[in-house]
Amino acid sequence: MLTGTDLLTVGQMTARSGFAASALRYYEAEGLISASRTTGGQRRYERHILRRLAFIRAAQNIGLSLEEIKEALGRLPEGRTPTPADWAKISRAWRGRLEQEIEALVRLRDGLEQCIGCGCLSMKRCRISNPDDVAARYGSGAVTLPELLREDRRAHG
Amino acid sequence: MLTGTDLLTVGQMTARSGFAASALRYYEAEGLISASRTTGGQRRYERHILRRLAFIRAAQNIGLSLEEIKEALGRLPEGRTPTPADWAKISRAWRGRLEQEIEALVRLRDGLEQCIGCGCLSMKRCRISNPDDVAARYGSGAVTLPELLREDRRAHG
DNA sequence: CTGCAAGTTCAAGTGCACTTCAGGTCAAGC
DNA sequence: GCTTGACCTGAAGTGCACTTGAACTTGCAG
Repeated sequence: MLTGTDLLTVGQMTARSGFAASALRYYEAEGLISASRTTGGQRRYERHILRRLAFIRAAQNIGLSLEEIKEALGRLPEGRTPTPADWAKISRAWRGRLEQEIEALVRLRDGLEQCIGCGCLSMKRCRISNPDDVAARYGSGAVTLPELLREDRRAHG
Repeated sequence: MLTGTDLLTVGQMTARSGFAASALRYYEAEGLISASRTTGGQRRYERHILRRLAFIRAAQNIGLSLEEIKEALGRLPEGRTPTPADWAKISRAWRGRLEQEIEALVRLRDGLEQCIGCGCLSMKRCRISNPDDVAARYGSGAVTLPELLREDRRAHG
């Protein structure tokens, strides 16, 4: 174990962040995090990368894609270590997003009550199965909830 | 257009269900729906398959995987056309599911309020980025919301 | 100085839910 | 009978977010 320095090894990062080493490499390749290298080529992470990873995980839990997360991270100030206020600023937008997601689900639930009552599940009338209502409003074809929760709403494949 | 019979062509099904023909073929291959064939090998669907498709779409909107949907459809009575009551029975379980999803999101939102207040996003303390709280409870590694909403909670790939 | 856990790269694989493509066949209207 | 749009199959491709594997190198403890 590395001790005296403030740079963290991959192993330490996986232990502290819960992300697999392969995920860290992937995020680096995608430009979400960065790392310096030893002379031998091994990665060394600055401590503040942990906060970035916490942000990534939180954003994922809210349903953002890595693309969106990258974009959000890009709005952090360059040159200096982000302050708590910086983090708060870029995550503030999530609130509205979550509200929308919650509302969508509540609508689904209430529609479901109706459908269970009548057993209809009609293509034309049912609020939860109608492609023109919940699904097709957000794209074409089969739109699953996860995509419904994304800003980026293209159809699959 | 086919008219006098009660069997529907693929084209009619895509028009009425909103699913692409390729999706219908896929569902058939996966055993979610069935179709008879003309002597020439073309698919002909019975009208009640539309209801099955409505069910599939509704279940997708709630966040079920095709596997789960297939399992649910398997609980329909064999031999006779399902009644509204049959449909109601198998979709009743969705209510609890939706409630849970809503609750999870509300918890996320309220946690977010706290995090925005303090700007913390700490791996150890933050309620929305802590892997031991929202994410790791449901699996290992990076668990996104979509998976959080699935019953089947294995990690990716 | 050596041993070996921990690190490296790059390519390919995974799972889901489909879509797209190529190359051919069917069926309904004229 | 012919045309033409709808349909067929099987294989391969897509997008995301990673993981896995193979073959190799680093770096710290003893």
